[in-house]
Amino acid sequence: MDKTDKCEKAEKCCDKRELIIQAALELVAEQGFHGAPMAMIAEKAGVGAGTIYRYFENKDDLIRWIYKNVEERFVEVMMQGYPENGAVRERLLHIGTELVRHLIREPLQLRFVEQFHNSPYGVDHRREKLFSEGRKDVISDLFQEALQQQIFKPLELAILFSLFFGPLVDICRDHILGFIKLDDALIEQVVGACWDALRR
Amino acid sequence: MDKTDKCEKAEKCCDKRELIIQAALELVAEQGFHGAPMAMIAEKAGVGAGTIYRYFENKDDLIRWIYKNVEERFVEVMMQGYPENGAVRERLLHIGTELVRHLIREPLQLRFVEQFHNSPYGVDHRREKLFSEGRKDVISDLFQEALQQQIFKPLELAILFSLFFGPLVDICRDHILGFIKLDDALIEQVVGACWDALRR
Amino acid sequence: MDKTDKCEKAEKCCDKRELIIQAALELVAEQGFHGAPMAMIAEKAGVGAGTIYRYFENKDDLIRWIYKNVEERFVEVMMQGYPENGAVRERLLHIGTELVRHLIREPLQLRFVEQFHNSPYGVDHRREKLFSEGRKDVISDLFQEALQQQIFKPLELAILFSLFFGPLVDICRDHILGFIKLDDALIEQVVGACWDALRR
Amino acid sequence: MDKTDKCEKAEKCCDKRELIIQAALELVAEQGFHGAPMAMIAEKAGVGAGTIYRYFENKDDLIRWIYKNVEERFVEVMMQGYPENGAVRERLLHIGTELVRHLIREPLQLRFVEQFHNSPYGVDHRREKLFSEGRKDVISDLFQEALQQQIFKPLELAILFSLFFGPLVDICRDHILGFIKLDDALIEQVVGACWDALRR
DNA sequence: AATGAATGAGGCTTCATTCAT
DNA sequence: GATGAATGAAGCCTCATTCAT
Repeated sequence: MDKTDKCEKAEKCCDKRELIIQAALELVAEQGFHGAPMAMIAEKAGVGAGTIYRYFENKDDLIRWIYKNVEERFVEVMMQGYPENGAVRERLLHIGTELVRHLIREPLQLRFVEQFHNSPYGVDHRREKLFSEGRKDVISDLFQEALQQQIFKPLELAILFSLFFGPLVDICRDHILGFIKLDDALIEQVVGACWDALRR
Repeated sequence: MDKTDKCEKAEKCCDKRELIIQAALELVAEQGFHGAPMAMIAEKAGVGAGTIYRYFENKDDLIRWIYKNVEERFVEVMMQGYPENGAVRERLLHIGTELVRHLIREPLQLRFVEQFHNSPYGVDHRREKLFSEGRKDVISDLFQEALQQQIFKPLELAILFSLFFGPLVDICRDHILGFIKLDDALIEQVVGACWDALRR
Repeated sequence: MDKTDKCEKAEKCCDKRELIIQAALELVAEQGFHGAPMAMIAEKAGVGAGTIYRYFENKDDLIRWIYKNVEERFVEVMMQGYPENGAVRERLLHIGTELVRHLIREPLQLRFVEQFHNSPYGVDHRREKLFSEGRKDVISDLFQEALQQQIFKPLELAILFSLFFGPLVDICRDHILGFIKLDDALIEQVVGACWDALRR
Repeated sequence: MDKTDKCEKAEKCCDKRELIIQAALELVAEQGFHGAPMAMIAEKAGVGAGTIYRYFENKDDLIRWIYKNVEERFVEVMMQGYPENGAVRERLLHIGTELVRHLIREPLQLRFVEQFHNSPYGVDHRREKLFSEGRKDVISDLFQEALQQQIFKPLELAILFSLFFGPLVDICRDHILGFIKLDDALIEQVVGACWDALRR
């Protein structure tokens, strides 16, 4: 009864879809796109090669779908426990801290996103997209607010984003690769440093 | 007069090699590795497919050679006019400013390096290498010096590097993609912001 | 009834593999390795180029597999109807006669083996291997026995093999090429002559 | 004055030609045709790649020329000291002995000939050619004579050749490959055994 | 005559995708 | 729906041969 309480008719269908996604995510994250042919994804997922095409139109579709989902997950995470009524600083530190925590908790997602950006798939998607949509709603608003209150240096949003998120992503990668070892205290320090870059 | 006094009749010989390098650099930068098959590189360079193999052992060799040279160029540029006797701040701002200027002057080089890092080629080369070797000699020394003088926050070198260089590379990409428009004044402001992230 | 009871619907599956093997065997036998590119093997077999790689890891694998099988067939043939309890002479004549009969019945197999031996593939496999393994079990034992009984000249096994099998292979080639026309009587004579070379 | 006393105007011309031939012979013998591209032959010969084409129309021409020469050398060797007035047996043993001695003295020549036979070049040339022309003149006559005197078994020439020369070539190969160690006494024994195969 | 840089056809292999079962 | 055998275009690389110097 373990399976059925997830969804009535989902047993096979959803299962397979998820298996495929997970297999693709892992392979791309660990080996890059060049190490993730469809046949290998199918094998790792434990499904037939043709089966993937029941769930995704083609490889592009699969990859973009995963990317979109991972991206959305990033936003979700940053919004979890978001102190809507806190000060600008508190809110921004929350976002930065939660992002870093998530990225080092889910290294495959970070690796996947990085693979995606520099690949045929990411040609048009470019970084700014990473922090777009759902996020811009809240996050952009936050940055705008900080600008209006003259808390931030008077720079374009894109630049402020780079100043804040750029180093955070970098240190996550360094952590994943074992060059540094992040803990809560250190994360707080780094996020604080990024804040220093922004503030007037 | 630099090129001509190397060889009178070298036009052909040196040209071919340079043509190949330039073609590969452009294709990889613009289309990624997937969009740069050897045949296309050869065509763009205006040489026969086999000719490339007179100058480079194989595709890996070609790509790594370009990477190495581009990397070296980065270091050269940052060291040009380096104020050896200036204050820590002055020296670091010089490095940041010159790097940004170079990257937006040579957008293909930046794009190439980014393609390289996230690809089978860059697996071992990892980002921190980007700022290694010749650079670590001088740049790491500079950071160490700033740490000892308690000018910088007490963080590991890798983190300090990310705080300083991460956003700079990001804004160059944004500039190249047309999201922002950097000029000397703006560059100075952003480099200054990165400095703020570092200092205690 | 040997083939059909293996698989009803195997026609396709087994067929493809067999078609590839047969095509490769023929091409290599008739044109040498230089005249047997994978594309041509595929075409002759009536399959796609990539299909070969479902059955064999690469060209080496295909070629070696055919070689191994042909070799095994040689041994099988020589052991068919082997008069275990016959005199040394009777047993040796059986082996020689059956080998010759088989080789001229399957000219492609002989030509293939010869192509194999003088090629990158056969570097390590050397001729003496041709008559090794399953054969050495029985055939080497036979030669040893003949030596002990002082029926043969006191020479090393390798030399005795050459004296006996060398001419047999040669005349098969001559037969295949049409220089001579072997029949049962003639085969018997030649095998007898080879016996004369061995005996004391 | 070392060079000039070979031939007046040959210094460069003949030298180069010989160097090319020697290089090709060695490479083919040691690595097979697949290990002897024209560029490598040129390098080993110490000449330019294009130079080969001044002396030989193309690769085929070069290879066939070498083959023909090596073949001629075989005949020469067998005819050296040939006891024209000796008994049939004496003459044949001379031929066999000298052939073996030569082949193990010049292993490259044997290896080359074997490479040649099983290769695009040797498709039409087949073994019987090996012992043709100049040789058939004398050697065939010898075999014919033995037939007429009813010394030999009443078999076709081609078969008699195989019985006699087949094992001899085989043991030379085995010697070169280190499987056996031939000396004068052993050579004599083996040639004697081959004689036994022929005689009535 | 000699060179060797340049060529491009052709070889081996991979992999996204289809389709008969 | 699910499968996985089959496909063939496309990628990387080699090498016999040519031709400007």
